[in-house]
Amino acid sequence: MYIAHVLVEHSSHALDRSFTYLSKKPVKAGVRVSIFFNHQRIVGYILNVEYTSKTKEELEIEYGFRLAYINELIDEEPILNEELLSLAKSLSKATVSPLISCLQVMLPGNLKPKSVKRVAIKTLKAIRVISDEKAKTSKQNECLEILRSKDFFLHDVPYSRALISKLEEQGLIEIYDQEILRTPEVENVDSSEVLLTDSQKKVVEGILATKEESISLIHGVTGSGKTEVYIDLTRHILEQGKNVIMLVPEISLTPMMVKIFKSRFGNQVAILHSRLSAGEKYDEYRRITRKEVRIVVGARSAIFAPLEDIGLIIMDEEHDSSYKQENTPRYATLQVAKMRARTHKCRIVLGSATPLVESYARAKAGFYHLFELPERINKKPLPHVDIVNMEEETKAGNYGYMSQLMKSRLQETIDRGEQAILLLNKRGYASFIKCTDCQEVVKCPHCDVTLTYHKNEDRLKCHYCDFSMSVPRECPSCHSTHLKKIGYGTQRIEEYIQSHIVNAKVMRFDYDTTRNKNSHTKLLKAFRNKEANILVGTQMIAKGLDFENVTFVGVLSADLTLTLPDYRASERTFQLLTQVAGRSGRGEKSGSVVIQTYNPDHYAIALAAKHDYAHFYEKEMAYRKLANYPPYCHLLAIVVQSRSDAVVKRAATEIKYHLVKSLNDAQIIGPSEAGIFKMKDTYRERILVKYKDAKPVYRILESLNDFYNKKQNGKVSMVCDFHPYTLI
DNA sequence: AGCACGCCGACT
DNA sequence: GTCGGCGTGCTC
Ligand SMILES: [Zn+2]
Ligand SMILES: [Zn+2]
Repeated sequence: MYIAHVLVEHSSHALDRSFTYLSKKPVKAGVRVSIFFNHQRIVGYILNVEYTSKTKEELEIEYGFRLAYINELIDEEPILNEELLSLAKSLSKATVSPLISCLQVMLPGNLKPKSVKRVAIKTLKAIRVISDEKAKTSKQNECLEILRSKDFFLHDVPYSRALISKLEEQGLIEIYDQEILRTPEVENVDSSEVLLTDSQKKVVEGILATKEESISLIHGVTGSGKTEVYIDLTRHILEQGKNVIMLVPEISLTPMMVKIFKSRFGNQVAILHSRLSAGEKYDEYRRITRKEVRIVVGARSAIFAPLEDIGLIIMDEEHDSSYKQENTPRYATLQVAKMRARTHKCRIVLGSATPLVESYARAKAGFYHLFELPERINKKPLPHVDIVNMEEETKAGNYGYMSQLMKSRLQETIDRGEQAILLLNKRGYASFIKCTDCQEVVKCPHCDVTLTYHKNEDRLKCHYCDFSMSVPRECPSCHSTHLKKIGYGTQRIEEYIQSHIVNAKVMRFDYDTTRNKNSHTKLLKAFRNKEANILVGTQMIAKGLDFENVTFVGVLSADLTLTLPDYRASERTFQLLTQVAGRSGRGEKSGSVVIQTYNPDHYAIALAAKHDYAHFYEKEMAYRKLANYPPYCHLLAIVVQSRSDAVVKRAATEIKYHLVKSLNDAQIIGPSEAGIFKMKDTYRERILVKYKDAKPVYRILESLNDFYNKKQNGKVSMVCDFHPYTLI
């Protein structure tokens, strides 16, 4: 008899321990099993196994509870290797999240220990010769010879199905299902080898000269050729017989880097990115476990790729928010990268035009090696940026979306036959329903948010839960029938442009126009083919677009990200403006940028316009020091949740009390209501812990987690978010 | 997480 | 007298 200690699939702290199951046949640790758990058939993961000579009844008396048998084995082999299992355990501790949730994020959909519909593993009938004997007829022997020469799929053997059947009957061949790995199609891009500039060479040599396990930061302006540096580094590491993980931000388009690496390194590359279907992801994952690839390119979760002998981990655009996972387990990718780098004794390279000030500070302090690429490869200057003070614009009587300068620049661009990109910020452009009598907006009954109007479905929807309703006839609070639609999404801007710019052909790039899977690509292709001359979009267009005919970028309002109640507000504004400005003048023609703002003197805006990271860094560091934010401390956000607002307030106060009592040199802020207090019918209070020493923080969290997440039986719960990227 | 069980109010 | 809504406990 075998005793298996099994983790159940539910990601809950109360169930974050193993349950004992029995098996008469030997079972392996590390495989998934189907089990009955509290009247439900669910999936479990075997943590470890022991042999016993005792019977079920004896064990039940010993343990004091009834035991159940494992229902069925799902896998033949462990789904994770030793390194990744121990990584999952460390991650679970570091993020204070259930171990099973860590196993689940690390694996592709098909291999997750979770009961969901699995995508089909694609197979084809293949033929294998299993005997050296001769067949009966000469025709059969002829066929047999051909089959011996190489592997065939049933459908491309140049003989009839009947003849194959005869061979099978004679026991000479066998027909079996062979797993076919789908390889995602990636557009080929020019990746011909380029000679590195002297400064690029210096960076590559410099990084290769650093000692193993060290971290390097490449600060390179847009167009400084970081990509070539990554490629050259990768080449060197491959030559040393080691493998490479290349991480890129998660964006709705296939990132350029994916295309470049795939074109350059071909089938040595596996891609793990959200643009892949579940089937493709699984197949790419299998190619990694089968050691068929040496490079993995992918977004955040690619840091968990089962690659062995890792010699280098690269994080491109290291400042990007997608490197932080915003649900359980809430991990920071760099944190995981460091764990893997330690086991593989490999280097980490971070790259960005606008590094996080924390990263830059660490580099300046000597914790990371700092490499600067201050010049563009083509020696062309960065686009010229003008800032327009919208306050003066309003004083002059212009209340429209666009300043005079914006309009004239846009018109000039179009008159020259070139293209422009206009960036709208997300908030403020959604439409909603408002009562003109009592001024109330229609809100979600489950969340503290305004419902947004979706034109194509003619319904109001909540962005935070799945609530939706048809447009009401009367106001929910005063029953007046005078309801008005406010805002028109990006459509209103489109109309404005049409009426102010001659020959404007506008294309909108937003949630409405890019909802189905390939519509982005189609839309962008159309824009590249000059079917439109103005591309209007939300922040989605700031990332990764590369059109050589775009010579003008307009930012309608730089203030929306700036005024967010978040310690990164300035930094994100600086990053966004730098990034979107980089879309202008990427080809031969030089570009320009206009930024509209009510805060023209704010350092994030003024310095982004001058492409001056160094001074931005100084200003931002001064603010971080004054307000005590990273890198001057570490952050932990604790969100306390409950269905009852009274319970949540009381629990949050209690938790704060415990934190204050046991953390002497940490600063505890709050509790205060989370940005959206009620969400999905649960009320949320937030406590912010600013600490230097992590040890005592983990110690107190362990007991708080024990009490609030395991014993309190669902009334309240708390979620820990270490190193939060945003506090909203 | 999600099912069973039990308690209580509403409705045949 | 019975149906079902929700709060509570528990899962090998
Ligand atoms: Zn809602
Ligand atoms: Zn009203």
